[in-house]
Amino acid sequence: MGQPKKRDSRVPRCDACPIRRLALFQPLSMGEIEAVQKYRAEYRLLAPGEAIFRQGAPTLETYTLFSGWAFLYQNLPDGRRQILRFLLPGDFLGFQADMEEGVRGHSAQALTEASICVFPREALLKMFKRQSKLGVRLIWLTAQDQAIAHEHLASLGRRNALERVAYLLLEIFHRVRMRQPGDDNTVPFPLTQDVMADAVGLTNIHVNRTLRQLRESGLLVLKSRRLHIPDPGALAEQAGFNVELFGPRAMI
Amino acid sequence: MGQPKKRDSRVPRCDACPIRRLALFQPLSMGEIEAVQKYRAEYRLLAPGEAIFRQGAPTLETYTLFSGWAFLYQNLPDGRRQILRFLLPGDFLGFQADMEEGVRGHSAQALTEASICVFPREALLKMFKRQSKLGVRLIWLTAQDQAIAHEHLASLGRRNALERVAYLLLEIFHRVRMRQPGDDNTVPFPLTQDVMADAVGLTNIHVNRTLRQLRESGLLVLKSRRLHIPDPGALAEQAGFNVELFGPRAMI
DNA sequence: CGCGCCGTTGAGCCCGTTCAAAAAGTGTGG
DNA sequence: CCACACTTTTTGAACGGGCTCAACGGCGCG
Repeated sequence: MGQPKKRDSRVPRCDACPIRRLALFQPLSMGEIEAVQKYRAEYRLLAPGEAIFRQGAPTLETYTLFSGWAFLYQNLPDGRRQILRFLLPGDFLGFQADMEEGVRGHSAQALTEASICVFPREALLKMFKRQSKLGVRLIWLTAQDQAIAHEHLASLGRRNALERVAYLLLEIFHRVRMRQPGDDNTVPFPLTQDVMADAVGLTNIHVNRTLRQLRESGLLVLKSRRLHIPDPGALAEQAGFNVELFGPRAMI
Repeated sequence: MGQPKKRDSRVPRCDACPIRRLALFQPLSMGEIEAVQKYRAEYRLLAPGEAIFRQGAPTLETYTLFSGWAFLYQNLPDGRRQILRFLLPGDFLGFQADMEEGVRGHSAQALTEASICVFPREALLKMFKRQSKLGVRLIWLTAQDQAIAHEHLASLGRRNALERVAYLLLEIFHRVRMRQPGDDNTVPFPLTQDVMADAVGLTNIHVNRTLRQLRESGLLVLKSRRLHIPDPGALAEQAGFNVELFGPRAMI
Protein backbone atom coordinates (compact mmCIF):
# COMPACT_ATOMS: atom_id res chain seq x y z
CA MET A 1 0.00 0.00 0.00
CA GLY A 2 2.90 2.40 0.50
CA GLN A 3 2.19 5.37 2.73
CA PRO A 4 -1.47 5.54 3.60
CA LYS A 5 -2.92 8.94 2.77
CA LYS A 6 -4.58 9.37 6.14
CA ARG A 7 -3.58 12.26 8.34
CA ASP A 8 -0.31 11.87 10.17
CA SER A 9 -1.05 11.83 13.86
CA ARG A 10 2.39 11.05 15.18
CA VAL A 11 3.21 13.24 18.11
CA PRO A 12 5.90 15.80 17.28
CA ARG A 13 8.88 16.11 19.61
CA CYS A 14 9.60 19.45 21.24
CA ASP A 15 13.26 19.41 20.37
CA ALA A 16 12.37 19.20 16.71
CA CYS A 17 9.48 21.64 16.91
CA PRO A 18 9.25 23.51 13.63
CA ILE A 19 7.35 26.45 15.11
CA ARG A 20 9.44 26.97 18.20
CA ARG A 21 10.84 30.29 17.04
CA LEU A 22 7.31 31.68 17.05
CA ALA A 23 6.17 30.17 20.30
CA LEU A 24 6.47 30.76 24.00
CA PHE A 25 9.55 28.56 24.10
CA GLN A 26 11.52 30.54 21.59
CA PRO A 27 14.14 31.78 24.09
CA LEU A 28 15.08 28.29 25.29
CA SER A 29 18.30 26.69 24.15
CA MET A 30 18.39 23.29 22.53
CA GLY A 31 19.34 21.75 25.85
CA GLU A 32 16.59 23.47 27.76
CA ILE A 33 13.98 22.54 25.22
CA GLU A 34 14.17 18.89 26.10
CA ALA A 35 12.70 19.60 29.50
CA VAL A 36 9.63 21.12 27.90
CA GLN A 37 8.68 17.76 26.53
CA LYS A 38 8.20 16.43 30.06
CA TYR A 39 5.80 19.23 30.90
CA ARG A 40 3.63 18.84 27.88
CA ALA A 41 0.73 16.76 29.07
CA GLU A 42 -0.81 16.08 25.71
CA TYR A 43 -0.74 16.63 21.97
CA ARG A 44 -4.31 16.98 20.79
CA LEU A 45 -5.83 16.88 17.31
CA LEU A 46 -8.83 19.08 16.58
CA ALA A 47 -11.50 18.99 13.90
CA PRO A 48 -12.74 22.26 12.37
CA GLY A 49 -15.15 23.92 14.80
CA GLU A 50 -14.07 21.77 17.72
CA ALA A 51 -13.90 23.56 21.08
CA ILE A 52 -10.57 23.97 22.88
CA PHE A 53 -12.17 25.42 25.99
CA ARG A 54 -15.40 27.15 26.86
CA GLN A 55 -16.42 30.38 28.56
CA GLY A 56 -17.24 29.60 32.18
CA ALA A 57 -15.16 26.44 32.42
CA PRO A 58 -12.43 26.14 35.06
CA THR A 59 -9.00 27.29 33.98
CA LEU A 60 -6.73 24.27 34.23
CA GLU A 61 -4.60 24.27 31.10
CA THR A 62 -2.75 26.45 28.65
CA TYR A 63 -1.97 25.65 25.02
CA THR A 64 0.33 26.29 22.14
CA LEU A 65 -1.33 26.09 18.77
CA PHE A 66 0.89 23.73 16.82
CA SER A 67 -0.83 23.62 13.45
CA GLY A 68 -3.96 25.02 11.86
CA TRP A 69 -6.00 28.09 12.76
CA ALA A 70 -8.14 28.84 15.79
CA PHE A 71 -9.91 31.79 17.37
CA LEU A 72 -11.07 33.18 20.70
CA TYR A 73 -14.60 34.45 21.07
CA GLN A 74 -17.17 35.60 23.56
CA ASN A 75 -20.90 34.97 23.53
CA LEU A 76 -23.45 37.41 24.85
CA PRO A 77 -26.34 35.92 26.81
CA ASP A 78 -28.62 36.06 23.76
CA GLY A 79 -26.18 34.30 21.48
CA ARG A 80 -24.53 37.18 19.70
CA ARG A 81 -20.89 36.29 19.17
CA GLN A 82 -17.78 38.47 19.12
CA ILE A 83 -14.55 37.01 17.85
CA LEU A 84 -11.71 38.42 19.90
CA ARG A 85 -8.62 37.13 18.17
CA PHE A 86 -7.42 34.73 15.51
CA LEU A 87 -4.64 32.33 16.35
CA LEU A 88 -1.96 31.04 14.03
CA PRO A 89 0.60 28.27 14.63
CA GLY A 90 2.91 29.15 17.50
CA ASP A 91 0.38 31.34 19.27
CA PHE A 92 -0.06 30.76 22.96
CA LEU A 93 -3.54 30.67 24.46
CA GLY A 94 -5.46 29.89 27.57
CA PHE A 95 -3.43 31.91 30.04
CA GLN A 96 -5.46 33.98 32.48
CA ALA A 97 -4.70 36.12 35.46
CA ASP A 98 -6.78 34.02 37.78
CA MET A 99 -5.63 30.55 36.80
CA GLU A 100 -6.08 29.31 40.32
CA GLU A 101 -9.76 29.68 40.87
CA GLY A 102 -11.11 31.62 37.97
CA VAL A 103 -13.24 30.50 35.10
CA ARG A 104 -12.63 31.23 31.45
CA GLY A 105 -13.80 34.61 30.31
CA HIS A 106 -14.01 33.51 26.69
CA SER A 107 -14.14 30.42 24.54
CA ALA A 108 -11.59 29.06 22.07
CA GLN A 109 -12.23 26.88 19.09
CA ALA A 110 -10.46 25.46 16.08
CA LEU A 111 -11.22 27.17 12.79
CA THR A 112 -9.56 24.58 10.58
CA GLU A 113 -8.27 21.16 11.32
CA ALA A 114 -5.64 21.91 13.95
CA SER A 115 -3.44 20.52 16.69
CA ILE A 116 -2.39 21.87 20.07
CA CYS A 117 0.20 21.14 22.74
CA VAL A 118 -1.34 21.10 26.20
CA PHE A 119 0.45 22.41 29.28
CA PRO A 120 -1.39 22.09 32.60
CA ARG A 121 -1.30 25.06 34.91
CA GLU A 122 1.13 23.50 37.37
CA ALA A 123 3.50 22.49 34.61
CA LEU A 124 3.54 26.02 33.29
CA LEU A 125 4.23 27.46 36.72
CA LYS A 126 7.07 25.03 37.26
CA MET A 127 8.61 25.93 33.94
CA PHE A 128 8.38 29.62 34.78
CA LYS A 129 10.11 28.95 38.05
CA ARG A 130 12.93 27.09 36.35
CA GLN A 131 13.28 29.30 33.30
CA SER A 132 12.69 32.93 34.10
CA LYS A 133 13.24 33.67 30.41
CA LEU A 134 9.83 32.19 29.81
CA GLY A 135 8.20 34.80 32.00
CA VAL A 136 9.81 37.58 30.02
CA ARG A 137 8.74 35.90 26.82
CA LEU A 138 5.16 35.60 28.01
CA ILE A 139 5.07 39.27 28.92
CA TRP A 140 6.33 39.98 25.46
CA LEU A 141 3.70 37.86 23.78
CA THR A 142 0.94 39.28 25.91
CA ALA A 143 1.99 42.81 25.11
CA GLN A 144 1.85 41.92 21.42
CA ASP A 145 -1.67 40.67 21.83
CA GLN A 146 -2.58 43.88 23.56
CA ALA A 147 -1.36 45.89 20.61
CA ILE A 148 -3.45 43.82 18.23
CA ALA A 149 -6.47 44.08 20.49
CA HIS A 150 -6.08 47.86 20.53
CA GLU A 151 -6.12 48.05 16.76
CA HIS A 152 -9.15 45.82 16.78
CA LEU A 153 -10.86 48.17 19.24
CA ALA A 154 -10.18 51.10 16.98
CA SER A 155 -11.69 49.17 14.09
CA LEU A 156 -14.87 48.26 15.88
CA GLY A 157 -15.32 51.65 17.47
CA ARG A 158 -14.32 54.03 14.76
CA ARG A 159 -13.97 52.42 11.35
CA ASN A 160 -16.76 51.88 8.83
CA ALA A 161 -17.56 48.57 7.17
CA LEU A 162 -15.14 48.97 4.29
CA GLU A 163 -12.27 49.92 6.54
CA ARG A 164 -12.98 47.16 9.04
CA VAL A 165 -13.05 44.41 6.50
CA ALA A 166 -9.99 45.74 4.70
CA TYR A 167 -8.20 46.01 8.01
CA LEU A 168 -9.00 42.46 9.01
CA LEU A 169 -7.79 41.13 5.69
CA LEU A 170 -4.56 43.09 5.95
CA GLU A 171 -3.93 42.01 9.52
CA ILE A 172 -4.28 38.37 8.65
CA PHE A 173 -2.38 38.77 5.42
CA HIS A 174 0.56 40.27 7.28
CA ARG A 175 0.50 37.80 10.13
CA VAL A 176 0.56 34.87 7.75
CA ARG A 177 3.22 36.39 5.51
CA MET A 178 5.37 36.99 8.58
CA ARG A 179 5.43 33.23 9.12
CA GLN A 180 5.58 32.09 5.53
CA PRO A 181 7.31 34.71 3.45
CA GLY A 182 6.26 34.53 -0.15
CA ASP A 183 6.32 36.71 -3.20
CA ASP A 184 2.96 36.33 -4.82
CA ASN A 185 0.87 38.24 -2.26
CA THR A 186 -1.36 35.24 -1.74
CA VAL A 187 -2.07 33.56 1.58
CA PRO A 188 -4.37 30.80 2.81
CA PHE A 189 -7.57 32.25 4.22
CA PRO A 190 -9.92 29.81 5.93
CA LEU A 191 -12.40 32.36 7.36
CA THR A 192 -16.00 32.11 6.23
CA GLN A 193 -17.93 35.34 5.83
CA ASP A 194 -19.86 34.43 8.96
CA VAL A 195 -16.65 34.30 10.93
CA MET A 196 -15.38 37.54 9.45
CA ALA A 197 -18.67 39.20 10.36
CA ASP A 198 -18.37 38.19 14.00
CA ALA A 199 -14.81 39.45 14.09
CA VAL A 200 -15.51 42.90 12.66
CA GLY A 201 -18.90 43.47 14.24
CA LEU A 202 -21.01 43.38 11.08
CA THR A 203 -23.61 41.11 9.51
CA ASN A 204 -22.43 38.32 7.24
CA ILE A 205 -24.63 39.90 4.58
CA HIS A 206 -22.95 43.23 4.87
CA VAL A 207 -19.52 41.61 4.90
CA ASN A 208 -20.49 40.00 1.63
CA ARG A 209 -21.43 43.33 0.09
CA THR A 210 -18.27 44.95 1.36
CA LEU A 211 -16.14 42.17 -0.09
CA ARG A 212 -17.86 42.61 -3.42
CA GLN A 213 -17.03 46.28 -3.33
CA LEU A 214 -13.36 45.56 -2.62
CA ARG A 215 -13.31 42.88 -5.27
CA GLU A 216 -14.84 45.20 -7.86
CA SER A 217 -12.26 47.84 -7.01
CA GLY A 218 -9.63 45.26 -7.89
CA LEU A 219 -8.17 45.45 -4.40
CA LEU A 220 -8.42 41.76 -3.67
CA VAL A 221 -9.25 38.30 -4.91
CA LEU A 222 -10.83 35.91 -2.45
CA LYS A 223 -11.47 32.47 -3.82
CA SER A 224 -11.47 28.89 -2.58
CA ARG A 225 -10.08 29.81 0.80
CA ARG A 226 -7.18 31.82 -0.54
CA LEU A 227 -6.67 35.56 -0.31
CA HIS A 228 -4.76 37.49 -2.93
CA ILE A 229 -3.98 41.17 -2.42
CA PRO A 230 -2.45 42.54 -5.63
CA ASP A 231 -1.38 45.82 -4.04
CA PRO A 232 -1.26 45.76 -0.23
CA GLY A 233 -0.37 49.44 -0.17
CA ALA A 234 -3.52 50.39 -2.04
CA LEU A 235 -5.69 48.31 0.25
CA ALA A 236 -3.99 49.81 3.29
CA GLU A 237 -4.91 53.24 1.97
CA GLN A 238 -8.53 52.14 1.70
CA ALA A 239 -8.47 50.74 5.24
CA GLY A 240 -6.83 53.64 6.97
CA PHE A 241 -4.36 50.95 7.90
CA ASN A 242 -1.36 52.44 9.61
CA VAL A 243 1.45 50.26 8.35
CA GLU A 244 3.96 52.07 10.53
CA LEU A 245 2.15 51.20 13.70
CA PHE A 246 1.12 47.75 12.75
CA GLY A 247 4.15 46.74 10.83
CA PRO A 248 6.74 44.45 12.38
CA ARG A 249 5.79 45.54 15.88
CA ALA A 250 2.52 43.72 16.24
CA MET A 251 3.92 40.61 14.64
CA ILE A 252 5.68 37.78 16.32
CA MET B 1 -2.53 81.65 57.42
CA GLY B 2 -2.57 78.07 58.63
CA GLN B 3 -2.51 75.46 55.84
CA PRO B 4 -2.57 77.11 52.43
CA LYS B 5 -5.30 75.69 50.24
CA LYS B 6 -3.09 75.18 47.21
CA ARG B 7 -2.48 71.71 45.90
CA ASP B 8 0.02 69.62 47.79
CA SER B 9 2.88 68.87 45.47
CA ARG B 10 5.21 67.17 47.91
CA VAL B 11 6.63 64.03 46.41
CA PRO B 12 5.21 60.92 48.07
CA ARG B 13 7.64 58.24 49.29
CA CYS B 14 7.33 54.71 47.94
CA ASP B 15 7.51 53.09 51.34
CA ALA B 16 4.45 55.03 52.41
CA CYS B 17 2.63 54.63 49.10
CA PRO B 18 -1.10 54.47 49.78
CA ILE B 19 -1.91 52.73 46.50
CA ARG B 20 0.79 50.10 46.58
CA ARG B 21 -1.59 47.23 47.10
CA LEU B 22 -3.16 48.06 43.74
CA ALA B 23 0.02 48.67 41.83
CA LEU B 24 2.78 46.73 40.14
CA PHE B 25 4.76 46.74 43.38
CA GLN B 26 2.11 45.04 45.44
CA PRO B 27 4.07 41.82 45.95
CA LEU B 28 7.13 43.55 47.40
CA SER B 29 7.82 43.46 51.11
CA MET B 30 8.34 46.58 53.14
CA GLY B 31 12.10 46.07 52.93
CA GLU B 32 12.07 45.57 49.19
CA ILE B 33 9.91 48.57 48.57
CA GLU B 34 12.62 50.96 49.61
CA ALA B 35 14.67 50.01 46.58
CA VAL B 36 11.83 51.06 44.29
CA GLN B 37 12.30 54.63 45.35
CA LYS B 38 15.75 54.66 43.77
CA TYR B 39 14.39 53.51 40.46
CA ARG B 40 11.64 56.05 40.23
CA ALA B 41 13.04 58.77 38.03
CA GLU B 42 10.34 61.30 38.59
CA TYR B 43 7.04 62.16 40.20
CA ARG B 44 5.06 64.24 37.74
CA LEU B 45 1.95 66.36 38.16
CA LEU B 46 -0.53 66.56 35.29
CA ALA B 47 -3.27 69.00 34.39
CA PRO B 48 -6.55 67.69 32.94
CA GLY B 49 -6.04 66.86 29.28
CA GLU B 50 -2.27 66.89 29.54
CA ALA B 51 -0.45 64.22 27.51
CA ILE B 52 1.55 61.49 29.21
CA PHE B 53 2.92 60.15 25.95
CA ARG B 54 1.94 60.22 22.31
CA GLN B 55 1.37 57.71 19.56
CA GLY B 56 4.54 57.46 17.48
CA ALA B 57 6.91 58.66 20.18
CA PRO B 58 9.83 56.47 21.27
CA THR B 59 9.13 54.15 24.16
CA LEU B 60 11.48 55.15 26.96
CA GLU B 61 9.44 55.15 30.13
CA THR B 62 6.72 53.35 32.02
CA TYR B 63 4.39 54.82 34.61
CA THR B 64 2.24 54.13 37.59
CA LEU B 65 -0.78 56.36 37.88
CA PHE B 66 -0.57 57.68 41.43
CA SER B 67 -3.64 59.88 41.63
CA GLY B 68 -6.40 61.06 39.34
CA TRP B 69 -7.79 59.46 36.21
CA ALA B 70 -6.24 58.96 32.78
CA PHE B 71 -6.96 57.09 29.56
CA LEU B 72 -5.28 55.46 26.58
CA TYR B 73 -6.47 56.25 23.09
CA GLN B 74 -5.67 55.89 19.44
CA ASN B 75 -6.22 58.37 16.67
CA LEU B 76 -7.03 57.39 13.11
CA PRO B 77 -5.32 59.40 10.39
CA ASP B 78 -8.40 61.58 9.89
CA GLY B 79 -8.76 62.45 13.55
CA ARG B 80 -11.35 59.95 14.71
CA ARG B 81 -10.47 58.88 18.24
CA GLN B 82 -10.95 55.56 20.00
CA ILE B 83 -10.44 55.40 23.74
CA LEU B 84 -8.88 52.07 24.59
CA ARG B 85 -8.88 52.00 28.36
CA PHE B 86 -9.47 54.15 31.41
CA LEU B 87 -6.86 54.21 34.13
CA LEU B 88 -7.42 54.59 37.85
CA PRO B 89 -4.86 55.12 40.61
CA GLY B 90 -2.46 52.20 40.85
CA ASP B 91 -2.79 51.26 37.19
CA PHE B 92 0.42 50.62 35.31
CA LEU B 93 0.87 52.03 31.82
CA GLY B 94 3.38 52.55 29.08
CA PHE B 95 4.75 49.04 28.87
CA GLN B 96 5.15 47.68 25.37
CA ALA B 97 6.59 44.56 23.85
CA ASP B 98 9.12 46.46 21.81
CA MET B 99 10.45 48.84 24.43
CA GLU B 100 13.87 48.79 22.86
CA GLU B 101 13.26 50.30 19.50
CA GLY B 102 9.55 50.56 19.04
CA VAL B 103 7.34 53.58 19.04
CA ARG B 104 4.13 54.00 21.00
CA GLY B 105 1.13 52.45 19.38
CA HIS B 106 -1.27 54.68 21.29
CA SER B 107 -1.39 57.88 23.29
CA ALA B 108 -2.06 58.42 26.96
CA GLN B 109 -3.47 61.50 28.61
CA ALA B 110 -4.73 62.69 31.95
CA LEU B 111 -8.50 62.92 32.26
CA THR B 112 -8.52 64.83 35.54
CA GLU B 113 -5.77 66.50 37.47
CA ALA B 114 -3.44 63.60 38.10
CA SER B 115 0.04 62.50 39.11
CA ILE B 116 2.29 59.71 37.91
CA CYS B 117 5.46 57.95 39.04
CA VAL B 118 7.92 57.56 36.19
CA PHE B 119 10.14 54.51 35.73
CA PRO B 120 12.57 54.54 32.81
CA ARG B 121 12.86 51.41 30.76
CA GLU B 122 16.26 50.42 32.14
CA ALA B 123 15.13 50.91 35.70
CA LEU B 124 12.16 48.65 35.11
CA LEU B 125 14.32 45.97 33.55
CA LYS B 126 16.74 46.10 36.48
CA MET B 127 13.91 45.77 38.94
CA PHE B 128 12.56 42.78 37.08
CA LYS B 129 15.97 41.18 37.20
CA ARG B 130 16.26 41.72 40.94
CA GLN B 131 12.68 40.90 41.86
CA SER B 132 11.24 38.17 39.74
CA LYS B 133 7.99 38.60 41.63
CA LEU B 134 7.50 41.78 39.66
CA GLY B 135 7.50 39.87 36.40
CA VAL B 136 4.78 37.58 37.65
CA ARG B 137 2.84 40.57 38.86
CA LEU B 138 3.12 42.31 35.51
CA ILE B 139 1.88 39.21 33.72
CA TRP B 140 -1.03 39.21 36.11
CA LEU B 141 -1.86 42.87 35.51
CA THR B 142 -1.53 42.50 31.76
CA ALA B 143 -3.83 39.51 31.74
CA GLN B 144 -6.38 41.58 33.66
CA ASP B 145 -6.17 44.29 31.06
CA GLN B 146 -6.72 41.69 28.38
CA ALA B 147 -9.90 40.54 30.03
CA ILE B 148 -11.21 44.09 30.18
CA ALA B 149 -10.21 44.71 26.59
CA HIS B 150 -12.10 41.61 25.55
CA GLU B 151 -15.27 42.82 27.21
CA HIS B 152 -14.76 46.13 25.52
CA LEU B 153 -14.42 44.39 22.15
CA ALA B 154 -17.67 42.56 22.72
CA SER B 155 -19.33 45.88 23.51
CA LEU B 156 -18.13 47.65 20.42
CA GLY B 157 -18.74 44.72 18.13
CA ARG B 158 -21.99 43.30 19.36
CA ARG B 159 -23.83 45.55 21.80
CA ASN B 160 -26.25 48.34 20.90
CA ALA B 161 -26.02 51.90 22.18
CA LEU B 162 -27.99 51.32 25.36
CA GLU B 163 -26.01 48.27 26.29
CA ARG B 164 -22.67 49.88 25.51
CA VAL B 165 -23.28 52.93 27.62
CA ALA B 166 -24.72 50.92 30.48
CA TYR B 167 -21.77 48.58 30.28
CA LEU B 168 -19.24 51.37 30.42
CA LEU B 169 -20.94 52.91 33.43
CA LEU B 170 -21.02 49.59 35.23
CA GLU B 171 -17.41 48.82 34.46
CA ILE B 172 -16.24 52.11 35.86
CA PHE B 173 -18.63 51.91 38.76
CA HIS B 174 -17.25 48.55 39.77
CA ARG B 175 -13.63 49.46 39.26
CA VAL B 176 -13.97 52.52 41.45
CA ARG B 177 -15.98 50.71 44.11
CA MET B 178 -13.32 48.02 44.22
CA ARG B 179 -10.87 50.67 45.34
CA GLN B 180 -13.11 52.73 47.53
CA PRO B 181 -15.81 50.53 48.98
CA GLY B 182 -18.89 52.54 49.86
CA ASP B 183 -22.49 51.88 50.58
CA ASP B 184 -24.39 54.56 48.73
CA ASN B 185 -23.82 53.28 45.18
CA THR B 186 -22.32 56.61 44.17
CA VAL B 187 -18.88 57.10 42.64
CA PRO B 188 -16.94 60.03 41.19
CA PHE B 189 -17.32 60.11 37.42
CA PRO B 190 -15.18 62.65 35.57
CA LEU B 191 -15.97 61.52 32.01
CA THR B 192 -17.61 64.01 29.69
CA GLN B 193 -20.12 62.71 27.16
CA ASP B 194 -17.53 63.34 24.47
CA VAL B 195 -15.10 61.04 26.20
CA MET B 196 -17.74 58.41 26.79
CA ALA B 197 -18.65 58.56 23.11
CA ASP B 198 -15.07 57.91 22.01
CA ALA B 199 -14.86 54.99 24.41
CA VAL B 200 -18.04 53.24 23.30
CA GLY B 201 -17.83 54.07 19.61
CA LEU B 202 -20.85 56.37 19.40
CA THR B 203 -21.53 60.05 18.81
CA ASN B 204 -21.60 62.35 21.81
CA ILE B 205 -25.10 63.26 20.69
CA HIS B 206 -26.29 59.71 20.78
CA VAL B 207 -24.59 59.11 24.10
CA ASN B 208 -26.59 62.03 25.42
CA ARG B 209 -29.85 60.52 24.20
CA THR B 210 -28.94 57.13 25.57
CA LEU B 211 -28.14 58.61 28.97
CA ARG B 212 -31.46 60.39 28.98
CA GLN B 213 -33.19 57.10 28.32
CA LEU B 214 -31.36 55.43 31.19
CA ARG B 215 -32.06 58.38 33.44
CA GLU B 216 -35.76 58.34 32.59
CA SER B 217 -35.89 54.63 33.35
CA GLY B 218 -34.62 55.52 36.80
CA LEU B 219 -31.54 53.36 36.30
CA LEU B 220 -29.02 56.07 37.06
CA VAL B 221 -28.36 59.61 38.19
CA LEU B 222 -25.46 61.43 36.60
CA LYS B 223 -24.88 64.89 37.94
CA SER B 224 -21.95 67.18 38.66
CA ARG B 225 -19.41 64.54 37.85
CA ARG B 226 -20.87 61.92 40.11
CA LEU B 227 -22.56 58.70 39.09
CA HIS B 228 -25.28 57.12 41.19
CA ILE B 229 -26.66 53.72 40.29
CA PRO B 230 -29.63 52.98 42.54
CA ASP B 231 -29.84 49.33 41.50
CA PRO B 232 -26.69 47.97 39.86
CA GLY B 233 -28.41 44.65 39.26
CA ALA B 234 -31.17 46.25 37.24
CA LEU B 235 -28.70 48.20 35.14
CA ALA B 236 -26.64 45.06 34.58
CA GLU B 237 -29.75 43.39 33.24
CA GLN B 238 -30.22 46.24 30.82
CA ALA B 239 -26.59 46.06 29.73
CA GLY B 240 -26.32 42.35 29.22
CA PHE B 241 -23.57 42.78 31.78
CA ASN B 242 -22.26 39.44 32.87
CA VAL B 243 -21.46 40.05 36.52
CA GLU B 244 -20.05 36.56 36.87
CA LEU B 245 -17.42 37.13 34.25
CA PHE B 246 -16.57 40.65 35.11
CA GLY B 247 -16.88 40.45 38.82
CA PRO B 248 -13.85 40.27 41.06
CA ARG B 249 -11.75 38.70 38.34
CA ALA B 250 -11.20 41.68 36.13
CA MET B 251 -10.64 44.04 39.02
CA ILE B 252 -7.57 45.33 40.77
C1' DC C 1 -29.29 13.03 -6.63
C1' DG C 2 -30.31 15.38 -2.45
C1' DC C 3 -28.86 17.64 1.56
C1' DG C 4 -26.27 21.21 4.08
C1' DC C 5 -23.34 24.82 4.23
C1' DC C 6 -21.83 28.97 2.29
C1' DG C 7 -22.22 32.85 -0.64
C1' DT C 8 -25.12 36.22 -3.16
C1' DT C 9 -28.72 39.50 -4.12
C1' DG C 10 -32.97 42.46 -3.31
C1' DA C 11 -36.26 45.46 -0.67
C1' DG C 12 -37.47 48.04 3.20
C1' DC C 13 -36.61 49.57 7.75
C1' DC C 14 -34.30 51.47 11.84
C1' DC C 15 -30.56 52.82 14.78
C1' DG C 16 -27.30 55.95 15.07
C1' DT C 17 -25.25 59.87 12.36
C1' DT C 18 -24.96 64.55 10.54
C1' DC C 19 -26.01 69.22 10.67
C1' DA C 20 -27.77 73.06 13.19
C1' DA C 21 -28.85 75.72 17.12
C1' DA C 22 -29.93 76.77 21.74
C1' DA C 23 -29.45 76.12 26.76
C1' DA C 24 -26.93 75.16 30.74
C1' DG C 25 -22.89 74.88 33.29
C1' DT C 26 -17.92 76.47 34.56
C1' DG C 27 -14.20 79.33 35.15
C1' DT C 28 -12.04 84.04 34.90
C1' DG C 29 -11.42 88.72 35.52
C1' DG C 30 -13.38 93.14 36.61
C1' DC D 1 -21.61 89.99 42.16
C1' DC D 2 -21.88 90.34 37.30
C1' DA D 3 -20.05 89.99 32.48
C1' DC D 4 -17.92 87.27 29.29
C1' DA D 5 -15.94 83.37 26.99
C1' DC D 6 -15.74 78.71 26.57
C1' DT D 7 -16.95 74.02 27.24
C1' DT D 8 -20.47 70.73 27.84
C1' DT D 9 -25.16 69.26 27.51
C1' DT D 10 -29.53 69.16 25.28
C1' DT D 11 -32.93 69.09 21.67
C1' DG D 12 -34.76 68.92 16.74
C1' DA D 13 -34.95 67.34 11.88
C1' DA D 14 -33.43 64.73 8.13
C1' DC D 15 -30.25 61.46 6.17
C1' DG D 16 -27.95 57.05 5.43
C1' DG D 17 -25.09 52.97 6.60
C1' DG D 18 -25.81 48.73 8.05
C1' DC D 19 -29.53 45.55 9.57
C1' DT D 20 -33.57 42.41 8.93
C1' DC D 21 -36.15 39.40 6.38
C1' DA D 22 -36.52 36.58 2.44
C1' DA D 23 -35.15 33.97 -1.38
C1' DC D 24 -32.05 31.95 -4.59
C1' DG D 25 -27.54 29.99 -6.35
C1' DG D 26 -23.41 27.24 -6.01
C1' DC D 27 -20.47 23.79 -4.39
C1' DG D 28 -18.91 19.64 -1.85
C1' DC D 29 -20.12 15.33 -0.18
C1' DG D 30 -22.60 11.07 1.13
